[in-house]
Amino acid sequence: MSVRYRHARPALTVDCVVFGLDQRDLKVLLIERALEPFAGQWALPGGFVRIDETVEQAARRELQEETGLDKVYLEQLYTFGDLDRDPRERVVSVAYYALVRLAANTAQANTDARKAEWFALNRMPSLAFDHDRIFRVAYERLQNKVCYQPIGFELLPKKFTLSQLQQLYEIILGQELDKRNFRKKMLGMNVLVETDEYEQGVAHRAARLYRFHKTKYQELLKRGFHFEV
Amino acid sequence: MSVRYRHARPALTVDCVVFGLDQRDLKVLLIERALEPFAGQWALPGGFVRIDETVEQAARRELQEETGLDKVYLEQLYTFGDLDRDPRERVVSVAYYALVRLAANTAQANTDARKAEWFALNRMPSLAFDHDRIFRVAYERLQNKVCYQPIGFELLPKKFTLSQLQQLYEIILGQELDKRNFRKKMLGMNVLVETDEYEQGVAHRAARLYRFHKTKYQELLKRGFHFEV
DNA sequence: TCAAAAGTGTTGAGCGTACACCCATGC
DNA sequence: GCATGGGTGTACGCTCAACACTTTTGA
Repeated sequence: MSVRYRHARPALTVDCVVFGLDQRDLKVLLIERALEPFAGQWALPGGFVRIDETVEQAARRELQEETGLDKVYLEQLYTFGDLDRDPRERVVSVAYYALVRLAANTAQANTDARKAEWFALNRMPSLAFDHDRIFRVAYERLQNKVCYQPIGFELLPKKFTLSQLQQLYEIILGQELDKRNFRKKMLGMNVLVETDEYEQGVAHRAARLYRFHKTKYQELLKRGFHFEV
Repeated sequence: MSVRYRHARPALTVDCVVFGLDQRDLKVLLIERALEPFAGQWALPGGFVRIDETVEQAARRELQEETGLDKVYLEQLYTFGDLDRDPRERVVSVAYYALVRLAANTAQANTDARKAEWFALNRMPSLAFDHDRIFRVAYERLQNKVCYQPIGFELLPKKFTLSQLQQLYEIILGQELDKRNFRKKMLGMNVLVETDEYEQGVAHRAARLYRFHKTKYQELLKRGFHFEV
């Protein structure tokens, strides 16, 4: 199968772990494989890196093609380079993880011919190739990173309540947080701005909506500030 | 130049940023390139990933071949996948960084035909390809990681004084630390064990030597402990 | 009027920080 | 005996964690 060019070359692919937040579940987007190997099994979206695109472009293109997702938060995770990852031939894969606003994107997830579906983390099937391992590394990274970088906002609507934000952290970290301390800390960092709007259609007092103030955050960064939950 | 296999494939290489600590300088190991492109310029050690070795094995093999270094601390850094990294053809490179005990390894660094040399960080030449960028990412990672993982010990002899350890942090982080607070914190984490030995041949009171207790650290980890400087 | 979540302050404990002097040794 | 770094303790301020009740709204 493999090709010679002085030495034979490993193939290079990308794989994406796409996280979305759905009410009270953190979910991952999986693709059902049509072809062997692992036909009929679920796998991470991904594919070969072409010679005329950067690795990140490849990840974005595959996401677009396989899931319809576009303009998502995307970050390189790790490169998986073991020998037996793919039974067909030697394949090295650069893994990325993506964070998407689920509500805004759900509709598009099935546009492609291939079947794409969101799975809550505790209801995931076992995955093809070494994708279980890739997923675990991604989830671990998300749990760590969300604590010291303001990436959680990528999973929420642009305007959100403090309770939504708190639930996000509770879901990702898998532990409850104290409401007053959480608000104090978040508001104290001065990276949220309150809007004049309130949530709609709830059967109780409506909560104020906030936005994440990205430019303010970037300014603070330069002055040595660092985000922390 | 490039090969076809349905689509042409990017070539895959590894590059290593090797750090060593020399008295009061943090240094990096560079290779002088013999061939075009960038002949005569300095570059990070590295080379092509073969089809019958993992990516990490490739990094270790290249280190061994080009610098004589063996059994070093090695960790994957990031994968660089831009289009124009190499003027010859499309090359994607998985970068690693390594930490070595300089005193123990210096002698071997020149065994290979190629010229290898240690450079203090503030006396580094500009590097071939995008290696300047790779180096910067590696140094940033080292500065961050040394604060929350006990990897600094990889740069010191097995037995070291607390002052050596403190100097290591001061050099890597580029800031002075308070001696009493540093000792209190280090000893308080219970990952160092004191030996019965003292440093030799100094023209003042000899300092006690300590060792890093790896298994103790790993036990503490399981109980939710986390290292921090 | 009831249910459900929003919103709000204080206190105590532990931790990090700042800081200065005596000790041991080799020359 | 002097120069050099080794080694040690305390006090203060700040941050973090624990904790409960009133308010608003819709049904």
